This record gives sequence, structure tokens and C-alpha cells, in this order.
Amino acid sequence: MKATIYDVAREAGVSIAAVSQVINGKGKISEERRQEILQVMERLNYRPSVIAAALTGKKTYTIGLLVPDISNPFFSEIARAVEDQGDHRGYSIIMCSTDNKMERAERYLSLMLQKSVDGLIIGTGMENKEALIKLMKSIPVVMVAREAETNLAMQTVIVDDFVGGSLAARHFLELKHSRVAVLAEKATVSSSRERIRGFRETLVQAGHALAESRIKACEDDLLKEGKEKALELLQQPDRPSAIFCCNDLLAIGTLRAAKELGLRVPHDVSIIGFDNTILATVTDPTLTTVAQPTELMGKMAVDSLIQKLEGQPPAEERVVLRPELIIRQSTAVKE
Amino acid sequence: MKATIYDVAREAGVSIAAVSQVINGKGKISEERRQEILQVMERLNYRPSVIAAALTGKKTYTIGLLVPDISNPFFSEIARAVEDQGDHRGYSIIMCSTDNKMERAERYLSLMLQKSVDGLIIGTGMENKEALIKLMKSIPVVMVAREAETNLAMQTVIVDDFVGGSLAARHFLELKHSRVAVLAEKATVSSSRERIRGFRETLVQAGHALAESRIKACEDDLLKEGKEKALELLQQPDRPSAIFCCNDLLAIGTLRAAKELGLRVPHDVSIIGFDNTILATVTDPTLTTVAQPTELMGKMAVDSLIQKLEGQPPAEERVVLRPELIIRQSTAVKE
DNA sequence: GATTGTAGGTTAAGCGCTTAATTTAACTAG
DNA sequence: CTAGTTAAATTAAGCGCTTAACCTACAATC
Repeated sequence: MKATIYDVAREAGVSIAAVSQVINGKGKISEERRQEILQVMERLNYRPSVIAAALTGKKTYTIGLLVPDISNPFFSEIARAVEDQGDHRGYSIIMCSTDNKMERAERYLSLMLQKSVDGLIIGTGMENKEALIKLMKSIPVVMVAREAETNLAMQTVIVDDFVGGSLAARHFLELKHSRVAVLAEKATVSSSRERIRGFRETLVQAGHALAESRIKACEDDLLKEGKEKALELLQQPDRPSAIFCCNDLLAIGTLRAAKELGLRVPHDVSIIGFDNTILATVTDPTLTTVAQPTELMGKMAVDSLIQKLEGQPPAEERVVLRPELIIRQSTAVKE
Repeated sequence: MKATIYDVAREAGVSIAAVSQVINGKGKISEERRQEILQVMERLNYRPSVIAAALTGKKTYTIGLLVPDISNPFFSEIARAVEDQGDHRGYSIIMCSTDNKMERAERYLSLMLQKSVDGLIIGTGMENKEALIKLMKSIPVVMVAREAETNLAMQTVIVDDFVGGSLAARHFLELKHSRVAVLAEKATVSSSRERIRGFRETLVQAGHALAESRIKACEDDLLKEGKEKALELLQQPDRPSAIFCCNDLLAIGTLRAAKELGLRVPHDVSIIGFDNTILATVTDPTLTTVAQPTELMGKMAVDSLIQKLEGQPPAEERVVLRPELIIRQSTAVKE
């Protein structure tokens, strides 16, 4: 059986309060007693129960991380960064993959509350404003890589998706592509929306247009659906010479579609991805992509959350990081 | 403030015991009372605290998942499968990346105990037998994708790594490669060891040998180190015509090394990976690799663990799944 | 009509810990 | 020598829940 505070107290011949005090380094205890108690704790291999401590008002030192899919490399990289920084600051991470499904997200949220996590890092869409507002009343929340769909003041660590889309467009324009298309996630994904907006606006400013028919969105299995939608795009009359994909997974789907149609990348069609995950570095051809500073984002999200739940004033409401275009082999001057 | 069982009891004009009974569907309560109480719970948006329930001997419905690195696609795929099945059965997952460091693993384990997780799924090496034995006395443990380094009877869900290595060797032999090399993880990783064993044995049976100098191991950053070690292998006198890599990440490192040396894959050197992660499908050339049934493994590990911690007799001590060779473009007949 | 059952509750202890309030002992000052 | 301080430790209440044991009507049995 695991030793409890009572066991330690009995062995050391003191009250449990004394033991509690040395655990927490509070209260008044003579150095002598303290050492005795520490020894007993050591001997019994005693570890205070986080559960019991939490019940008396202390924290659980656990935070919930909501992402669309932990097996998507972008999010697993975020998750790793979050875990590391969390660990560094003494917190564990419960992971929740929502598949961008509101139903799943809400179920997980309610569960996290029941489990008394100290705070939440949300990297998935929160379409339900009501729910979010209510949530924030009961627990500190930080958004990461996704915008909250509300005008509420929220801690947010995000990349400037608009600029990201704009970078992609500018690159295409420099390469003389004006007949372009976009492959995105479904419209409820805020980051996709912003990327498209930035992409389109830059295009428009250069005197070009982006017809709705040139934008396709994917619901679920990004790889599979991405390929399907890319096929559709690439088989449109007046085939686009360049496609901007709102993440690397979609870009890979597009790569596959191109291959299936016998189109060479970048010769026949240029492709830009987003996220700069490990995937972008290994594809054939390697992927030109808009990089997000994943590690930094994860770290900042954690710091921001912990700062909040330790009651310090929030340093910065919104941290907007700069995306960066990484040029590799999947883009070239239009023939 | 969050409503407690007391609030519900007061509002409903009953004792907290009555409320507890309807929460747990136990005891004797008239259908009438039950409905009344349910309504009050609904109205107050009451959710029982898992923490408090856990303190009275119930479970936390949380399990710890230890893997070397959640951002390694193989493990993030495992993690996703574990999460899904866990969620399905009512459990949440705390994730722990150990980087194959004993120190990290042990720190995490002790933490998981303090947090009273119900069980542990371990997908990382456990070199410290003592610690493992002690651990198993206090909490149910299931190994996944890694062998426990002990002769203890342990629930284990694993792929037959020996056969996996053997499949790779056989494939090389069929392609007339006999001057082969191996790129592995460090020797403490049981799966790497078994894969090498299977690989070598098959080679030996065919009358060939595998010199120690032809085996290189990586410690940490598999991608970076993998490339370095692969460079070494590929620059040895009498350069190997084929390299077996103990996972896809290492194979990618090797791919990069080959490219850097101006060697064509598979023309100049054939490469086999292991895991069949998403990476293997996107590389250039796509990777011949030994596939593990990740999804199934994750699912079975969870089921096995839950069965154990719900007190049912273990169905099967050791589940050994069959690996499968997926032939893609990175291997070809020796020139 | 006394006995036995039983459905439908309630009481109260306890899970392992924290913490405010209190007690005790030792010491200082006047 | 006594009142007043202070340091060191204890007492006890409480966190939100579970559960065994107990109580109370009321109906059924002979």
C-alpha cells in the first residue's frame, strides 16, 4: 500500500499537520523536526497524493490540451512543446483530439472540468461562443494556433495567418502564377479562413481574382479528402497553375493528386503548404511551405496559461507571431 | 462556483447520499425521487468531481501513456489510437515523452503515481527492472511496442520485431544485396535489438554476415544523428548496397545522407525503414518499410489495461502481432 | 395483532490532505 | 515572580464524495 501522511506522522511521532508543513515548506517547524520528518518520508517512500491535496483547494497541476488531431504532425509538434514546457513548470498534460468536431470538443471540455484540470490550452476551433464564455468563467483558457470565435478578451498565441496567406500569394505572384487555387480545411477553422483572406487580398491588390470555385474545403481525413479535392481542382477547365494548401497534409494530398494525373510538380503545377512540419522536408519534391514557430508557440501558450492560473497579471493578451515562407522545391516560375 | 453534491441535495430536499446514489445508479431510490434529483442536477449544471470521487476509492479514469517522443509520427499515431479507445471506454490520457531517458521516465512514473492514474501504458524502454517490479505492485501496467526488460509476466502488445528484421533481410537477399548495414536506435531500445537480431540471423542463415562495424546506433535526435551515422556507413570502404533502418525517421536520415553523397536510391543504395508511418508514404522515393499495425496495437493495449484494472482476468499475457513488409520505391535489385 | 420483509431513505464515518485557530512550552522583560 | 512574547507543534474542521450500517413506514403473512 502507498504510504499516507498518517503513516509518516505516526512513524515520526508527530501530528499530520507537522508533516503537511514540511511538505509545503510553510508554517513553523524546527529544522530538527523537519529533518526527522524528511527522513521518515524518505524511508517510507512517501509521495503526497495530488488528488487529496487538490480536494483541499490546491491545484491538480494538470492542464488539458485540445487539438484537432494529435497524430497530425503539426499538432504533435505543438503537443511536444507544450508537454516539455509544462513538465518544466511542473504540470502534466491531458491530451484531447477533437477531430474539429464540436460535439467531441464539448464532451472533452466538460470532462476536463470534472477532472479539475487547472487550465486549458485550446488549439482547436471553438465555434460555440456561449460555451466558451461559460468555460472561461470557470477556468483559465489560452488559445493556441487558433483564434477564438468571439470578441472576448482571451489569451491567444497565434501566427499571423493573414500574413501567412499573403506570403503564399506573393510568392506565387513573383513566380508569375495568377491562375491559382486554394485547398483549405472546412470554413469553421479560423486559421484556414484567415489564410485564405490574406491570400486573396494580396491577389486582388495585384489585380487578380480568386473565384469561389477555385477554393475547396475538406472536412475530415485531410490526406484522403485533400487528394480528392485537389483532383477536382486540377481537372477544372483552365487548370490552375498553382495551389495554396492551408496545411502540409493537404499539400501532400495535392502532391498525390498531381502525380495521379501525371502532372509534374513544380513544372506543371506549383504547390505551397502551411506549417512546415517534418512532412514538408521529406516529400518529393520537398514542399515550399509557410512555417509556424511551433515550438515557441507551445512554450508561450504554456507560460501564458501558467502565468494566468498563478494569478499574475497576463503579460500580453494576444501574441501574434510572424510566419515565414520556406522555399523548397514544390514551387517554380510558371512556364 | 461549481455546484457540489451538497447544493444538489439541498435544492432537492434530500440527503447527499440520495444524490450519490442516483449518480452511481446504485442503492435504492424511487423512480420519482430519482427524476427530481436528476432535474436539479440538470438545473444546477452539476457534474460530480472526479477528484473527490477518486479520494473515496473510486478510479480517476485517467491513464498515463509513456512514449519516447510524442512528436515522432509512430508514437503520435499510437497515441491517437490509445486516446480514441481510452475515450471510448471512458478514460483520459496523460502523455509523457521520455526521450528514452531513464531519468525522465522515472520522474514521470513517480508523478503518475502521485496523480493516482488508474493504469499505465508504457511504450518506452524500462531498463530499470527494480523500478518496474515495484511499479507493477502499485499499479496495472501494459507494455506497448516495447518489451519489458524483465522476465516478469507482463501484459504486452507488441509486433514481432524479430520477424520484422527478418522480413527486411529476406527482402534484401531476394534483391541480391548481401553487403548490407543497419542503422538502429541505441542498444537499450529493445525493439531495435530484436529487429537487428532477426535481420542478422536471416542473413547468417543465407550464408552472409553482419559485422559490428556495419551497425550504427543513434542516441537522441534520430533525424539528425541518423543522417550523420548513415553518412559514416555510406562512406565506409566497400560501401553497403543496402541499409536497414530500425525506424522511418532513421530511414529519412539515410535518404538525406544518400542524397548528400550524390547516391541515388534505390539505384545506388536500397533502404528499408520500419513503422510505416505517414512519413514512409511521402518521401522521395517512397519508403519500403516494415509496417506495424499501430491502430490495433493502441487499441489492444488500452483494452488489455482496462480489463486488468477492472479486475477481470487478463485475456492474454502477450499479444504478438505480425509485422508486414510494405514494398515501395526505396528498394531495388542490386545493380 | 404480532412478526417479518422490504422499499426508500438517512446517518455518519472516512478517503488523504490543508490550514486557521489553539495550545504548550520556553524565554524575556520589568 | 509574573505578565507578555514568541516559537513550535497540535487540534479540528472541512474539501466533495462513497458506502456500510441504520432507521422508518408500510405491506404481507399466519
